[in-house]
Amino acid sequence: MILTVDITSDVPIYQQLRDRVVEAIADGRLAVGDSLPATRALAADFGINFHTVNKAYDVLRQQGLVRVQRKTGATVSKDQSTGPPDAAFTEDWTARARTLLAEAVANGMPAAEVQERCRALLDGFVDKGRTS
Amino acid sequence: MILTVDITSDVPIYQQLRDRVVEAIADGRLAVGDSLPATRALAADFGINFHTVNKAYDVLRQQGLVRVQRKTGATVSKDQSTGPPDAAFTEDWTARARTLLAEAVANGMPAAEVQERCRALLDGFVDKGRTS
Amino acid sequence: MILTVDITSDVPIYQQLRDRVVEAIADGRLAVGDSLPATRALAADFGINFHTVNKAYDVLRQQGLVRVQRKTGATVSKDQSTGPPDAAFTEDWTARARTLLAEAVANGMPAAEVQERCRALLDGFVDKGRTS
Amino acid sequence: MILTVDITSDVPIYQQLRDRVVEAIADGRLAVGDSLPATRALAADFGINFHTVNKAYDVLRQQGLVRVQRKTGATVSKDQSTGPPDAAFTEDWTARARTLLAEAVANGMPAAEVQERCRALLDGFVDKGRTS
DNA sequence: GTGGTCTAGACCACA
DNA sequence: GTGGTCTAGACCACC
Repeated sequence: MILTVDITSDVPIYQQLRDRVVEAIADGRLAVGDSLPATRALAADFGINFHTVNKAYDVLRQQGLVRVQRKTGATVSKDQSTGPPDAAFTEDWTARARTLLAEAVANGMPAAEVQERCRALLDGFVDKGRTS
Repeated sequence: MILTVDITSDVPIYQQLRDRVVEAIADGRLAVGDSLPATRALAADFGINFHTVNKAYDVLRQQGLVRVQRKTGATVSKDQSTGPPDAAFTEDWTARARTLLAEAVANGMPAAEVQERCRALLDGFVDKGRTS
Repeated sequence: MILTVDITSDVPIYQQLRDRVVEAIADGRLAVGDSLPATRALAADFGINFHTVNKAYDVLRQQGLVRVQRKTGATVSKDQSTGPPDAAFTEDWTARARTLLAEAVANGMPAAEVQERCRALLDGFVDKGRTS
Repeated sequence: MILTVDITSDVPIYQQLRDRVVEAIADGRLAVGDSLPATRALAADFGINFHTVNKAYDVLRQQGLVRVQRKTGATVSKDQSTGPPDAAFTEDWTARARTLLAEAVANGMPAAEVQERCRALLDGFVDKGRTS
């Protein structure tokens, strides 16, 4: 499990960590039951405060993607095979997707190219870590 | 031009306004040269401060989507027909799209459904405000 | 005398008009005693309010570059051959030049190139409309 | 880092602050990575509102000269050694330089003196903060 | 009548 | 302790 954060980015560090874990789950690098790095170790690697890592893990826990236990640390509790998302998530996600896709179109990216890029990104997810 | 904002949302109000305008540009409700509501008038409609609207318009100006002049107010200065976006935008957008699509997959939405939802959203953009 | 204004610029129109006249004086297209276009005619040409032209001429008058009379309209009252500027002007101008030159240097333009560009611009002024 | 602002000037305070920072970068008093004063602290020093300082820093951020982060505050992100400016900047800068130089010439400053003053100002920039 | 600038003060987010 | 967001209200600049 290799994660990267850009300390100079405008995106909050805890958000970057959360995003990288979500991507790792999506492309199969992290499967259900897998352990995430220990908070203090990960914080030391990046030279950041371990509270920041804690916050990232807590966000993932609130979103139901990881389980945090005192002894085992953080483990992935859900992945794409667990079942379809609930209606609330789908609604919220669709609203954010609408904005993101609109941003591409409004900036002049042809709708066909937008769709193709989405397809390519999704291929990257389903291809990794799977046999089927 | 009808915009909506959710005062109770965690998303900053100025960001919501910016998002709504981007979507309106993408689906053709706002075309190049169209005027946005006056900052103070829009603020009064929503019961928010005019500085908040100001910031939303300023963000859109920085992103090259609207032009702000003292006399004219804010007008749309760019749309999907202006030409392809530059490399920096495309790179940044793709990174954000990767995270958003990963979030859907990680929460159990099948890749095919994700792609279908993207297609449906894009259809909504290209269909509106066109004669064809 | 041909002036141009960019109605879409962030620079106020009256300021643009003032700048164009100053440049015309510097490069010799306008000499002492020459008439500036009538305010209403110029306003009609550009499709702008004649008060805006008036303001531009008034700024030039305050700066001692033109004289405005009811009958003759606006005429150039001073040019580069009238004598050296006073200390107040020189001090103010130098402060503004410091900022402008610093902006180029801070953005990575080599000092030698900045100086060369200044020389080229000055050549453009002293070459036109002179025999010497 | 010493900055000065003139409350009585017609130039907006945030613009003055931005200009002083640009000059400090140009003459080497501020190097890449250096921190700018905290917005609220600087505001208190000058007896102005912190929003005004905020705006100055935001303008510098938009121009790519400083980076603003929650924890670190504002730091210089670019200086004259970063590489040449892009074409858009050069074009815009040259237009403003034309006006400024024309103003000196139109007010009777000999072109040779204008050039000499530019050279002297540029010397001030390249001399400071260097070991050579 | 439009946006621009500045002030004052509150509460929140990030690290 | 840093900046970010939002509110409220004043006065100014441009057209």
